[in-house]
Amino acid sequence: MPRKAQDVTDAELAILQVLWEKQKATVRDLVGRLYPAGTTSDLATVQKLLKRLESKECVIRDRSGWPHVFEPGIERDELIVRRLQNTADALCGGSLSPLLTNLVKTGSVTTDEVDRLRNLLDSLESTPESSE
Amino acid sequence: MPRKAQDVTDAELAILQVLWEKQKATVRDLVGRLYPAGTTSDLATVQKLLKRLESKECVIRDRSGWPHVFEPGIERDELIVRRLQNTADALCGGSLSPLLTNLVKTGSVTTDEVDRLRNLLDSLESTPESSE
DNA sequence: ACAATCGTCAGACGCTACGTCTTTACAACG
DNA sequence: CGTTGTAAAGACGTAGCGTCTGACGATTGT
Repeated sequence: MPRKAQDVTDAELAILQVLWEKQKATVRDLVGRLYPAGTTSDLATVQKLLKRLESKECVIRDRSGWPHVFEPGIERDELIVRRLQNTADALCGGSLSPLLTNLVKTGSVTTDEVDRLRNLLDSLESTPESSE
Repeated sequence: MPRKAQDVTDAELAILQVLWEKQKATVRDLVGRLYPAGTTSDLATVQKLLKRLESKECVIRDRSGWPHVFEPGIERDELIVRRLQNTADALCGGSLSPLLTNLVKTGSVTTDEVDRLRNLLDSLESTPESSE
């Protein structure tokens, strides 16, 4: 069994982080931000990463203008949830709640956050969500 | 920047799953469970995976007897937390609470679990955990 | 219109991870 | 002893990932 590709790699993620921040960017913007040297090959690297992200539907490429303009095709929250689901699938038989329990048990949640969480739980109860 | 190795790979995880279930196992046990064919090379594959897991301190190898006996060197919960921390580092600047919020927001938590969570939160507040 | 510049695109390269397989040495038991 | 099962070290093939090269097309300035 060959190793499975991870959804978004580190270098790709760096691109996404910038896109999430600026919403729209050209290749030039991205290179300037991520590869200050800005050599020719850096340009190509970013292009390649963008291409891969596009095929993963993680960026949207506007080809109407020139140069092309890129924006995120996935929100940070979406990616978070996707990764959580991955670890849940691998370690909890797909169920997410063990993650929750472990998160809280780590104790790395401030009392402030505990309060906010409690509110979240309350609102969850009052508005009966359709599952999924 | 070369890609970073993931902590525990899929094949390694399969080994760990068995160890978590049985607590102790020999190579023979593991092969019988994971590679029903049980060829010579399957044996070696498991040995290799165990070796890598050992160097990652994810299994403990008892060399005193013969054959060697293996047990998990990490608990499932530990691995869960480690992975959560990884995604938090990658996507939330290391803070875990955004994960929590997103988990709850997915709505994939039953009201039953919401209750249990609430209890967990309560006990957290009453017994001020020393962080760690 | 032409040259120079910059973005686009396709492909190749090098390195590493990972799962597998081969081989050799060694312990246990008859 | 010889046989059987394990230990240990190493080689191999595939694939992912980040990078780089080179050709082509669009754009701008003069």
